[in-house]
Amino acid sequence: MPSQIFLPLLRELATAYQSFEIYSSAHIRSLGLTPPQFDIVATLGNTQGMSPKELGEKTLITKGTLTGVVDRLSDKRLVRRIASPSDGRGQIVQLTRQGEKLFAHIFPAHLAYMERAFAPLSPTELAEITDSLRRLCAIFTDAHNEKIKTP
Amino acid sequence: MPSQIFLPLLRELATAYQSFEIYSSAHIRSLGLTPPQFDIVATLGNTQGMSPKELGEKTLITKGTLTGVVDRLSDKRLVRRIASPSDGRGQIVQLTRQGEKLFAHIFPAHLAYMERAFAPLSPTELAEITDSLRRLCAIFTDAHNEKIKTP
DNA sequence: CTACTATAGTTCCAATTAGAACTAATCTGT
DNA sequence: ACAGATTAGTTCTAATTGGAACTATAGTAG
Repeated sequence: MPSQIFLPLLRELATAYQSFEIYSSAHIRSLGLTPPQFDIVATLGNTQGMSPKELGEKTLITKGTLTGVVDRLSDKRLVRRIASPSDGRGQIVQLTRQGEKLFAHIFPAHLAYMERAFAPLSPTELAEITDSLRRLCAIFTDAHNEKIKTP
Repeated sequence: MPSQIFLPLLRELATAYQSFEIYSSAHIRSLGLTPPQFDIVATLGNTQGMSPKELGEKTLITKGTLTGVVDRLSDKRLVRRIASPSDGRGQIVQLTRQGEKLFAHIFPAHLAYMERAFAPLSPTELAEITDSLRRLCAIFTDAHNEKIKTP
């Protein structure tokens, strides 16, 4: 394989991700949250709460970062930490009543905002793009796992 | 459009980008640089240097961040700032001899490392994925520009 | 020439980031 | 039961992030 033909793809990946971030976060910040804070509130909505570990897996936030994000949401009285009944090390993070009210307000609003961007895409295109992203993700995780097997 | 069908796409986008970051940055950090620092060195390689503004456009790093990244590369004697001959406000950032030496060593190494991940993709798949990313980027920038026209 | 506007970089701030070291609790094999 | 290995969260540090305010220089309209 000639060595440079994947560089345009990498640039497009970074650009696409950044365009999404710019578009999405402009709205989220106008709602008074940061993007990671919104992710947490959106993930906890309509649930009984979950452990920080599970929250981190769903939102792709690493645990060291998660502590700080939950701290700030807790300062805003949007989430609460309670001890896990089954595991002495664990916690459960859940929305407060105020957090639930915020979720009910901003989650549909943000979906509608995002939907405006996706309007030009046909269902077929949407499926094609999703599939492309899945294949892309796979090659990196595969390569990463190969590396671990034989370091 | 039903309101949720694009959520899987967004999740795949975040996952794909993150998988790339994890795979790529593991190698870059082992070479003694951070990902943004590598971007700057790679962009300056084989050039006469360029303004911070141009550097920021090519690497997608905003100007406030760029000052700090260039500062740290400058502390490491990999990069040098000189005054722009044509514009009293401007500068030119260029690699030092040591920076050029580092570039010659790590840039090909990193390309080869990345190439290993892309090996499973056929040229056709690569083109399809690149095209998908381009379309995705377009819908966000279009939506963003619409918003600016009629706020 | 002069006021107004725009641009290039820096500085500052609060938040996020990954990674590593650390504490406490759990699980495992014997 | 008990030593050793895992796991859950926190803490710490250096770096990055975007955004806003600020300085200095450049361009422009009258």
